[in-house]
Amino acid sequence: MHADPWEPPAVLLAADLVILTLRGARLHVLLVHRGIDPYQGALALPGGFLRDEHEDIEAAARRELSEEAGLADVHLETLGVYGEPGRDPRGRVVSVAHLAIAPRLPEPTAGTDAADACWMPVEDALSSGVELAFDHARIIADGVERARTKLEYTALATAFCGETFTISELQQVYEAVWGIRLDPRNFYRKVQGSRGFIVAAGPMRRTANGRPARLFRAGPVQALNPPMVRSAHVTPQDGPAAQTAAEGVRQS
Amino acid sequence: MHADPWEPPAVLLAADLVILTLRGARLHVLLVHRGIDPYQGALALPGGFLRDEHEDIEAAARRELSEEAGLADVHLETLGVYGEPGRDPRGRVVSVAHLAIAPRLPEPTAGTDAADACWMPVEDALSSGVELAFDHARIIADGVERARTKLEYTALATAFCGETFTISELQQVYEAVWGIRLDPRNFYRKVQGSRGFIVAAGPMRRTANGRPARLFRAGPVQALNPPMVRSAHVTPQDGPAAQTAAEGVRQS
DNA sequence: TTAATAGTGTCTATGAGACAATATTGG
DNA sequence: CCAATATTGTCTCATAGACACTATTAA
Repeated sequence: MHADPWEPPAVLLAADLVILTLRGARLHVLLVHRGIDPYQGALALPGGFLRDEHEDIEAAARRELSEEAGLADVHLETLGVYGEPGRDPRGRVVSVAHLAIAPRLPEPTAGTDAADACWMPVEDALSSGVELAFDHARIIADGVERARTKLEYTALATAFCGETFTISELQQVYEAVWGIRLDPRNFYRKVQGSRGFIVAAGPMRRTANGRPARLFRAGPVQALNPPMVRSAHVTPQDGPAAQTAAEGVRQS
Repeated sequence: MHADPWEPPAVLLAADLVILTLRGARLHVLLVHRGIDPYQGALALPGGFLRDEHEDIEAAARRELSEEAGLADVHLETLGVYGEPGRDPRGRVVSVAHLAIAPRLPEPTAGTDAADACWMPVEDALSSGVELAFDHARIIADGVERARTKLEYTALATAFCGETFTISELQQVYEAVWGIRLDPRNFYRKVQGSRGFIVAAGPMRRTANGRPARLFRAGPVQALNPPMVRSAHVTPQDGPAAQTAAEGVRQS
C-alpha cells in the first residue's frame, strides 16, 4: 500500500499456437518435434518466447505462425494463459496460448523452415499414446473446446474454408469439429437463414459427381443469429460407428 | 532453431480483478483510488504483481481479492491477457485480468485495509467522465461482456446471489446484467425448466409485501440446457430507467 | 377489502428436425 | 437410364413469449 523497496519477480513470456485445420474429414492440429533441451524428442505446439522487450504478444504469435507453419492471414485469437509454476523446468515461463484456424492446405506443412512440423488428428494427439511437451495436451484440449463452442454462435467455421466454399463444405467443418453428422437439407436452410453468415459468390461445379453447388464466401457478420445449436439433429445414415477411425475415407 | 546465445526478454506479471456485484438494480464494479506513481489519483482495478517467483497466477488473484476487497469464496475465472507494450510507463508489464462475481454485500467494501475501494456502476465507470488507469476501461468492458455472455449458457447468475435466493432475485441479476426487463412468469418457468440450474431449499417469506417466495440454491449444473436466450422477451411494464420510458403502461 | 408479488395455465408464432420430392450433373 | 449430390417443400413437435388467471401475504 505504501512505496516499498520490494521488487516484483520477472517471468519469461512465450506465445504458443494451437493451429487447427481440416484434413480429410478429421480435425488436425499442427505439432513440431522438439529438438532441444526440455522434452527433447517430444511433440509440442509451435511457439516461442517474445523476440524482444517491445514485441506485442499477438505479433509474436503471428511471427511464430509464419516461421513455424508458413501461415499468414489466418484467423487468430487469444486462447488463454498457462503459467503454473513448474510447468517448465527452465524456470518461470508463462505461455499465452493462441488459437489459429487454417483452411485446408495442399501439403502437410511445406514451404518454410518448418520441416519438423506435422499435422496430427486431434483425437490422436490427445490420446495417451502421444507424448506432448509441457502442458500442451491441456492447451490443445482447451483450443478444441473453444473451437467447438465458437462454431455455435460465431462465423468461425468459415475460417476453416477457403475464400469461397460450398454449403456442404461448410457442413463438413461442423461435422468434423463437433464429431457428429448433420442433415444436409436442414443444415442448408439453417445456414441460409442465418443472416450475414454467408453470401453468394456465383455458381460453379465442384466435386466429382452430383449436381454442382453454389459458391459462397464469408459474410460480414461474426455473431450468428440464430446460433447453430449443436443438440440432437444427428442423421442416422451409415452406422452410428461412434468416432471410429476407419470410416473417414469415402472415395465416392 | 539451433542452440543460440540469445536470451529471451523478461516481463513483469500482474493479476488484476474485475469484481462485479449487484447494488440496488444496477451492476457495479469495484475500483480503487491509486495512491502511487503511474496514474496517481486515477481509479483503477484492484490487483498487483506476483508476490514471488513461485506464486501461481490465480493464487495471486485470490490474494488480491482478499487483500483489496476482503472477499473470499467468490466465483473467479481468467478473463484475458493484456500485455500491449507501452500500456504501463514503468516498463513491460503484462496483466492477467480475472473476472470475479460477488453476491450483494452489506457495506460498500468494509472490512480489510481496502478503505480506498468503492463500488461504481459499470455504466458510470465506462463513461467518459471517469479517468481509469492503464487500459482498465477496456478490461472492465471485456469483463462485463463476458458476464453477459456467460449468463446465457452457464449458471453464473447464481454467483451474484447468496447461498439461497428467490427466483425473482435471480431475475434481477439477469435484468441488471443484460440491462433489459424480463417477464416474471416466463422467467419463472424457464428457470424451473432448465435442469440442474437451481434446486429447492425450502419455502420462506421475504420482501415487504406480496406472497412469500420459495427459496432455491445453486444446482449442480454449470452448462445451462436449454440456455437463457437473451433476445426479444422484453416486458413493456413501467419504463425501467431509460430506454422506453414513455410507451409503457398498457393496462390489460 | 386492496396492493403487491408468487406461481400456474394456455394460446400462438416460430424454428428445429424428419423426410419426401425435385433439380442437375457425370457416366 | 442410374448414381450421386444440391436444393426446395412440407410436416410435426417443442418451445419462447404474451398474457389471463389463481394463490398468498401485509395492511
